[in-house]
Amino acid sequence: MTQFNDLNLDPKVLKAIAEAGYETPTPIQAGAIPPALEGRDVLGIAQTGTGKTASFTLPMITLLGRGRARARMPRSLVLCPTRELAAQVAENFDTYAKHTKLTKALLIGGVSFKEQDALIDKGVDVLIATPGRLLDHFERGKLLLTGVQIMVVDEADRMLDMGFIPDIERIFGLTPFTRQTLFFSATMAPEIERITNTFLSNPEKIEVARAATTGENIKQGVVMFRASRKDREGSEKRALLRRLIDAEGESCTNAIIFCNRKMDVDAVAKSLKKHGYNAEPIHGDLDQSQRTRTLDGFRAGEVKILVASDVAARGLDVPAVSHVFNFDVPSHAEDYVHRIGRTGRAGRKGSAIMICNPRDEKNLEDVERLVQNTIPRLEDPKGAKPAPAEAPVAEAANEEERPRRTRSRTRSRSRDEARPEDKSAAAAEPKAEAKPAPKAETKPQPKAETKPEPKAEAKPEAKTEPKPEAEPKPAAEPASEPKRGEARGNDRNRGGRDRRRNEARDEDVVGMGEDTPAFIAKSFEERRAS
DNA sequence: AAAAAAC
Repeated sequence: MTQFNDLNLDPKVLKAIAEAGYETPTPIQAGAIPPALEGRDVLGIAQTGTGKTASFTLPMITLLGRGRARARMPRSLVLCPTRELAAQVAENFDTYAKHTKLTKALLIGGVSFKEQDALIDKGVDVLIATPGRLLDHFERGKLLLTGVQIMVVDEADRMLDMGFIPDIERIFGLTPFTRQTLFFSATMAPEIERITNTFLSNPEKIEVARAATTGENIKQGVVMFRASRKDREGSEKRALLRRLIDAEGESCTNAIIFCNRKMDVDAVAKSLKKHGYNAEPIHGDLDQSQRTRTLDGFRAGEVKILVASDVAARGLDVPAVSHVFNFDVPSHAEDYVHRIGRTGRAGRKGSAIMICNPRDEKNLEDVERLVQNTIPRLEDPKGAKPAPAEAPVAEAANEEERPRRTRSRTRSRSRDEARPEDKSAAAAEPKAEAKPAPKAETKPQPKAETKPEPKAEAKPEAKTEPKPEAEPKPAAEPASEPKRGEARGNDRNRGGRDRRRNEARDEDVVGMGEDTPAFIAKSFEERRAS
C-alpha cells in the first residue's frame, strides 16, 4: 500500500505529516497528490471526511517550497464557500507547512481589512479566501492575482448552490492562463461540468466513493411528530428534542443539532440553554468572532451541543461527534447526507436522529429515496402526548417563540458564569417545565423500534401548475414614496413642496388600487384630527 | 423556503 513516504513530497512536509501521526494517505490523497506534484490539473470528486483538504495542501506546500512571495502578488489561491471552511484550510496549512517558511493569509469577511491588507502587502505564498472578500480586496486595488501559479476551488458544488459561480469565473479570469488548477466537488452537476471544461486543462480525474453514504456505522432514526396545536408547535418540538437527547443518555457525548432556519437555531439553542443543556448556536447571522469562538469551544469539548444551520452541514471538520439531531428534515435531500456525515466519522459509531412533522413528510420521502433506504421510525421516548394543560400564555412568556436577535448577537461575557454547567443543573431548576402532566414513566423507552416500511416509489416529479395570475399588481414604490415625507417627519421634506405633493396625492393615489384604506388618502393633519 | 457570502 502507498505510504506518504512513497509520494514525492517535500521532506519537511513528510516530517510534519509524521508528527501529525499519519502514515497512509486516503484514496483521494493517493490519487490527487502525484498528478498535482507533476503540475497537472486535478479534478477531485470527493466529499469531506475523505481527506480532501490535505490532498491539495500537501502538494501545494511542496510545489511552493522554492521561490519567494512578492508584495501583493500571492503565488497560490484557495477558494472556499464558507468562512469556517476557509479557516479550516488555513489551519491545515499551518499544520503541514510548519517546517517551511511559507507565508499565508486568510481573507474572509466579518473581520477587519487591516491585518489582511498588511499581510498581502508583505507578500504571501498562499491566499485562502471566500470569494466575496477576495474580490473586495481586488477591487480596492490591494491585490494582484497575476502571480497565482496554483489555484484551488474547494467544495465547488456548494459554491454553485450559493450562487458563487459567477465570482469564481471572474476570479479564474484574473489569474494567469498558465496556472495549475486543483478543483474539488462532491458532485458533478452540469454547471460544474461546464466550469471544469472551461477552466481545467486535461485534468487528472479522481473520484472516490461517497464518504458517508449514510454509512452502516451510523444508526439512523426518525420520529414522526405532530403538534397538538399550531401555536405550540415550536415548544412541543423543542420538548421532544430534549426527550430525544435525554433518551440517548451517556452515549451522547456531544452533538450537532441542525435546523433549517436561523430563527430556529436561535430558538432551539436558547431553549436548550434555559433547560440547562450546554448548547451554543452557530449560523451566518452571528458575529464572526462568536462563530469562531463557538466552534473552537465545540472542538475543545467545552460546548457539548452545537445548534447549527447548514453553515455547518458540509466541510466542517468536527471530530468525533456522537450524535446528529435533525430538528427539521432538510429540504435538500443531499443535505441529509452531509448533515449526518458529521457523525460516525473514521469508522466510529454515530447516531442520527431526526424529527419529522407532517409538513416535512414530502422532504422525508425525498431523503429516503436518495439514501435508498427507509429510515427506521422511532417512538417518542416518553410516548406521552404533549401536556394539554400547558398554557400558551405561560409558554409564550417562558419560551419566547421569537428570538430577539439583538440580544443573542451582543451576548455579554457574563453568560459564561450564568450558564448552568450541565444537565444535572436542569433537574434542580425550579420551573424547568411547569407541566401538570402525569409523570408516570420514569424510564425512557428503548428507542429504535424499527418498522421497515415499503420503500416509497419514485413519483413523477413536481407537476408545475401555473398559478392563476392574480390581479395585476401596481408597483408599490409610488405609494410608499409620498408617505415617507410625513411618516418620518423628515425636516428636509417639510414645507410647500411637500404639501403640494400631499394635495396632488388626494386625487391620484397610486399603488393600492381599489383597496386603499381611506385614511391613507388623508393628509397627516387630517389623520391626527380624526 | 432557506442558508451562505461583501461593505
